[in-house]
Amino acid sequence: MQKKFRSPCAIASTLDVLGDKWSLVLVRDMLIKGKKTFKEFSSSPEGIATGILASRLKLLESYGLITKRKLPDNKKENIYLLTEKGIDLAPVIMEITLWGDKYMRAYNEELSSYEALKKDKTVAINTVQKNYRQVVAQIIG
Amino acid sequence: MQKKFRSPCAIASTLDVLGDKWSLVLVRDMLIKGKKTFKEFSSSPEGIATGILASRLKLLESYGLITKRKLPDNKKENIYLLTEKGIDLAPVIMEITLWGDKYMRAYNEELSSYEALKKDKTVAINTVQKNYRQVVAQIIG
DNA sequence: TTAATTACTTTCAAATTAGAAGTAAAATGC
DNA sequence: GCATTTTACTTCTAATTTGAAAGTAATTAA
Repeated sequence: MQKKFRSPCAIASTLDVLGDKWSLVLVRDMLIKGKKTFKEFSSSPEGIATGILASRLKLLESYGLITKRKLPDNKKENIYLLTEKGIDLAPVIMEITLWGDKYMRAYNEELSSYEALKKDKTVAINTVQKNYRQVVAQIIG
Repeated sequence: MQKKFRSPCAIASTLDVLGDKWSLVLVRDMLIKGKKTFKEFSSSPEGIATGILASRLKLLESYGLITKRKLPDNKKENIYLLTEKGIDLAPVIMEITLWGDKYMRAYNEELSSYEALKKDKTVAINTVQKNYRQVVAQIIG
């Protein structure tokens, strides 16, 4: 499961793990959209195949970015939650969002906009992280 | 060449273009390491295959992140330079570097560290961008 | 003027992805 | 309490992408 790293570079090593089209979309689903279950991730507009989803969740779990658990009153659903390591990707997600908002609209006219984020980046990042931690606290107590 | 977008999400759309193991490594090579030629990119420690390199350079050029030109005194070498759009990826690169520096060392002990960046993120980003613009100005006048 | 360099392209095997279908356990409906 | 649906997968296969190596054409260096 664990991969080899191409070099001693922090960027390259991070991309060795997260450098694909899906991993950060899943982090976005959790952090921004509050998604928690396989079903919810499956239903994202991007349309991830279930096989890829299962393998990405495993990868993220193996690197400690997410945890997988069941709630006492539901033996069927698995709940996937970001760890602090995962929550700490918020600045990366936000900078990608800002860059995309600024430059990708020329290619994808449908892009939605992110006014709050553009107004105050630091506040927006802190808010998203704080909100997510509250969601986690409510679920695992 | 131009791809389809999976959704109206800025993150997903950005990853539709840059979401792979190589594109941001090339941006790093240019922005941080001042690399400019096919040969220089080829010689990075990550060891990109020449076929992949050629296709990535084409992709980045097609999305206006880089330009390709020849200098008057050298008909052989192509010079690849980041545009403003590409230079604007500095915050993304820096956040990925910070995250990787903090969390990937557990998996890749060889990781080099980034003290200046950790001390003042904003200054580090501005410095890198300013330096790169100077390099560009010196080359294209 | 021969050799080396640069920037590729081509080729092919291996790995990854996408899409569809299948499965087992748990929950829901009647 | 039994059949149906739901959830979270796994499996399968085809298509795409990657990686490694070798080849090529134009330019530059010796």
